[in-house]
Amino acid sequence: MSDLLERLRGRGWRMTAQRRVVAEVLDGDHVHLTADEVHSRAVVKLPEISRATVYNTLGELVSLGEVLEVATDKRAKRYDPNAHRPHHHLVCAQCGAIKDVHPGGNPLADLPDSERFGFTVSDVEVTYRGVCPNCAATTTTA
Amino acid sequence: MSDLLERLRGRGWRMTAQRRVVAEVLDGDHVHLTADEVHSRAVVKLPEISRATVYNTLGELVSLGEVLEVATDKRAKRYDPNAHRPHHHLVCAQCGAIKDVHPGGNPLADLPDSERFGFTVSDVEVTYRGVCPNCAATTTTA
DNA sequence: ACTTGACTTAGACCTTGTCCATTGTAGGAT
DNA sequence: ATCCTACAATGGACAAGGTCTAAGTCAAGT
Ligand SMILES: [Mn+2]
Ligand SMILES: [Mn+2]
Ligand SMILES: [Zn+2]
Ligand SMILES: [Zn+2]
Repeated sequence: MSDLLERLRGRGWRMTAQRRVVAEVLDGDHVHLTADEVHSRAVVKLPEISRATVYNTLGELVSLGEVLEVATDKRAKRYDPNAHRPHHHLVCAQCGAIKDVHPGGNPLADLPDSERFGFTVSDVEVTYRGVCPNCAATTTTA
Repeated sequence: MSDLLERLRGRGWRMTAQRRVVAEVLDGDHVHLTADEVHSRAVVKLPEISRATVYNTLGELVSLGEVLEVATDKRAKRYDPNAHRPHHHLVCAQCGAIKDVHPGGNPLADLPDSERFGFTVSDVEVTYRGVCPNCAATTTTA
C-alpha cells in the first residue's frame, strides 16, 4: 500500500493522516467495504476522522482509478482496492461475503448483434451468487 | 397482465384498486421502473395511492416471484415484470436506458472450480454497459 | 348487510450519501 | 525555524431512497 501512497504523492496529492488511514484500511485481498465500514475502521486508528472525509477520500481514490465502486447488493456501495486487475465478483446470498473471481470465456462475444439494440457495448460486469462454505455449514448443522 | 392478476387472486391475494394499478403500470417489454416512477404513473390512474402502498405491493410481487428487483445503477432499485424469462441487461452509461438481452454461452461454466472458494454457485447476473444509439447520435452532433 | 382481518394511508423515521461554511494544516517559500 | 496559503478536514444541515407504525378503510366470505 505504500506503493499507492507514493504514487498518489507523485500525483500531487497532499498527504494527511486521514488519507493515510483510509488507504491502510483498504489494504488486502477480497476487500469490499462500505463507506461506513471504512469509517468505523478508520476511527480506531484516528478517532476524530469524519464521515465526510472518508466519503471525500474514497471519491478521490475512485476518480484516480485506484479504487473501484462495486454494487453487489442493493444497499450501500462498496469500495474495492483491487483496481489494477480486472475481475468479477462471487457473492454469498446469505452473509454477503464477496470474493474476487477471474472467470474464463468472453461474455462480450456472447452477446449477438441482434441483442445489442444498436448500442456500442464496451464493458460487461458479471456477478455470481451462491452460498459460501461457512453459511452452508451453519445451515446444514442447524 | 390479467394473467398475473388471476394468478395472484388464486394465491389468495385480496384484489384492490391499488394493486391492480401497480400491476398495470408494470406491463410491457423492457420495463425497469423505480418505485417512485411506478408511484408517479400509478397516481395518474388512482390519485390517492400512497408511496407506502407502492413499496408494499412491489415487495410482495418480488416475494411472489412475479417481478424482479434490478440494480443496474447505484441509485434506486428498479422493478422488472419480465420475471418468467431469464435474461440479462444492457445499460446505456449515459442516459440509463435498459434493454433486456439474452446472451449465448454459459457464464456459470466459465467459472472454474479453483475460482469458487468452496461456494455453491447457483446463479449469475450479467450487466452489459455501453452507449445507446440515441446518446451516440446526440454526442456526435454536439 | 355484517363482520373482520387484510389493506391503505400519512407521516415519522432510518440509512446512505452530498453539500457547505468554518477551521485546520501540509508543504513550499523565506 | 517560521510564515503563508491553498488545499483538506470537520460537523451539521440537507436530500433521496426506503422502512415502519398507528389509525382508518374496505374486499370478500357469511
Ligand atoms: Mn473486487
Ligand atoms: Mn429486465
Ligand atoms: Zn455466507
Ligand atoms: Zn443513452
